[in-house]
Amino acid sequence: MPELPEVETTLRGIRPYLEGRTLQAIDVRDRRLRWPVPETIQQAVGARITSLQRRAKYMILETDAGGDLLIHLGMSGSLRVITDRSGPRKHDHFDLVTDSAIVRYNDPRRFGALLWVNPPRGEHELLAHLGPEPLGDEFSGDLLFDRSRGRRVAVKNFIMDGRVVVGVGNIYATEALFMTGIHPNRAAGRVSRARYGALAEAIRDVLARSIRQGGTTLRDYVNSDGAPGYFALDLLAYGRDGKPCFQCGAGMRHKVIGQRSSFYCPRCQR
DNA sequence: ACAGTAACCTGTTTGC
DNA sequence: TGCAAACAGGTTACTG
Repeated sequence: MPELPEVETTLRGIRPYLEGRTLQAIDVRDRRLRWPVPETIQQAVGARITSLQRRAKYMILETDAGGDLLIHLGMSGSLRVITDRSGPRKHDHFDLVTDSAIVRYNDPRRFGALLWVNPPRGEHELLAHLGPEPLGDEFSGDLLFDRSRGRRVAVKNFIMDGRVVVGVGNIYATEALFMTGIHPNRAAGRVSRARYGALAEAIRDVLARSIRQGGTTLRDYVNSDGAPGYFALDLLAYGRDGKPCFQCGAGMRHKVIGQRSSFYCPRCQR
């Protein structure tokens, strides 16, 4: 479900309720997530959460207890701030409890994660091999160009590879390729430097705009207030199979590339 | 190193 | 209407 804008929106929503606060409890109702939730997370209880960060689609809750909590939302995870003492519902797998609120994790498909990470964080196996942040300074069209030489993988899969650049999921990869007129199935090594420059800009642009709209809700994504994101209204390509291209009017196509649904204009995207 | 595929899981939508 | 298949925003692990 959540790509970078949805994770960022969630992080911003929970930050006021967690940053600077002491964790009173972590109540785990079901440890069967992507990896079993380890007992070591209890080291965070009684600790102060000093700051909340995001790396790729991981949320990092830094504590003063010599480690950090790592949360990933997987495909169907969401975090909501509970202030009214309402009881847990189906798929509410764990709560982070402070004196002011409960941050409650819901995840029907259980592809998400809650882990305890000891510093140095950069050496943790999950974070060690991640590419640059798309909204950061290291990311550029030149980087994409350089890393793609000789690669035959579809350019869409290439930009979704977290070792190349993080945070670009199926929706935003689809959108950025449409925005730049690049066919999603084109070999990554056969895209010019100039077009990678435009693609990098499109990736930044679409992610930044989506964050401003609170992310994209296709079916069940909600932010920490339980509200949907509104970027779905701005989608130019994703889910528009058979509908006219906004650019040229031709019928948009659907094709599965690398096991993921892709949408593109057969005339505009080459 | 690279490319392609299967797997993890549940809920909803689609097609016969 | 009912039932089974297909599909869904992510990531890792395995194969050749």
